[in-house]
Amino acid sequence: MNEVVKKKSLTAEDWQDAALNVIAHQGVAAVAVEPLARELGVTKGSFYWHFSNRMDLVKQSLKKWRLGDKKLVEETILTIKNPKKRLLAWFKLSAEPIQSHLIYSTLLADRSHTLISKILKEITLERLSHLQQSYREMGFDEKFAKAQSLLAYSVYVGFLHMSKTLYGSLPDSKQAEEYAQFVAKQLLS
Amino acid sequence: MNEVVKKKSLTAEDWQDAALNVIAHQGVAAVAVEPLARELGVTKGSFYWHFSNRMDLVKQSLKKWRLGDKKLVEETILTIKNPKKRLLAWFKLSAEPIQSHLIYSTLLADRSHTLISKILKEITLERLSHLQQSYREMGFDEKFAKAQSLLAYSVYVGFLHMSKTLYGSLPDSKQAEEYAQFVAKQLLS
DNA sequence: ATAATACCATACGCTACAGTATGGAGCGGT
DNA sequence: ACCGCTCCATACTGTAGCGTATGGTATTAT
Repeated sequence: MNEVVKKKSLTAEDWQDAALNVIAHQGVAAVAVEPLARELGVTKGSFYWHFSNRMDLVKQSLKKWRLGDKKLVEETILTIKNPKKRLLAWFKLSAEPIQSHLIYSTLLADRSHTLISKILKEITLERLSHLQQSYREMGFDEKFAKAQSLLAYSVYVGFLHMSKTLYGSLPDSKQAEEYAQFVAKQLLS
Repeated sequence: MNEVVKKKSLTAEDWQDAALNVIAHQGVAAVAVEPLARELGVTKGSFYWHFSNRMDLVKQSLKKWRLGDKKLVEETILTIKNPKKRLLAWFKLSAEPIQSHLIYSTLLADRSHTLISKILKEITLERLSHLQQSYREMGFDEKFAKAQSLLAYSVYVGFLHMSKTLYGSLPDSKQAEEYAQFVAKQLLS
């Protein structure tokens, strides 16, 4: 139905994609082997061939998510030379309704495993770092760039949660565009 | 040990407090009857005398949390006449390391039950409303006040999550004070 | 003192899921 | 045509938690 080509066998990535979808909408705790198997139309006999256990799936799924997100940012944001334009592009991307953001915001409230805390800390510091770098390139001093990037990133994180809470989903493209413009005006000048 | 006066029997509030503590640190999904009973030094025979089921506990716990938070804001924030000072006080309170904030930020990523979504939506809109009101009283027009309050509230929510992620807990009083000052400078002038 | 009520322990059945063990279908290589 | 590998189904065991049923103890009321 959903697939154009009906596959005969599943790959590890199929399981990871299904897991990431669950994480995005219900959190890591909701990633369960048997329900996922049912959803994919197989039994857990398949699962334990591809993965050693439940946490292994979570681990590899998050790895895939992280790589995909990194690639996206590197290609669409970090390639922009002008720091102000780069920040603006980041604000716009931040308000875009993509799964990656949902996963991130869900993980931010998850305290179920130290692995997750570790990954989150790394990612967050990475992102703060490149925001700070952009502010510095704009000519602001170290201290201001640090505080301002923390502020900007807080807006990003906060908005993700607000969107889910107030609308049940991320805003559509038009709303996102408008909000990004306002945020940029307040935090970029 | 922890109690000065060793109580002979538990009250419903004892269960609610224990539940709120779990919600703050591990989320609603982690609220389980038997583990809580063990923690409180009783069996679930006690629990099912005080509550009809697990969700009943969650429901009443969140009700208690909500009332307590409302009372706190009404007494320490809404009593301030000057809108600018009122907003500043709110910023400071927002960065304070209290359990109420932890609970709120945890719930924001919880999609386990429609009850929670409903409560969150109400609370968030309430808070946005009084922020917007303060900005209006400062002289800003309707549209700006709305966008700015959304921005400010996003910072609040985002900062909560960032704190947990980067430090494992909310910042101490000194850091909170500094950050609140910076935020106020950026969002209050 | 006795009866009622509040509070809790114990023991039970039930379900969902984790993980293992094993067998089997289908396919490519030779 | 047979072998071996990939992928999955089936059938277990084990555990954790939900909710119920019922009996027991301690406190309070009368």
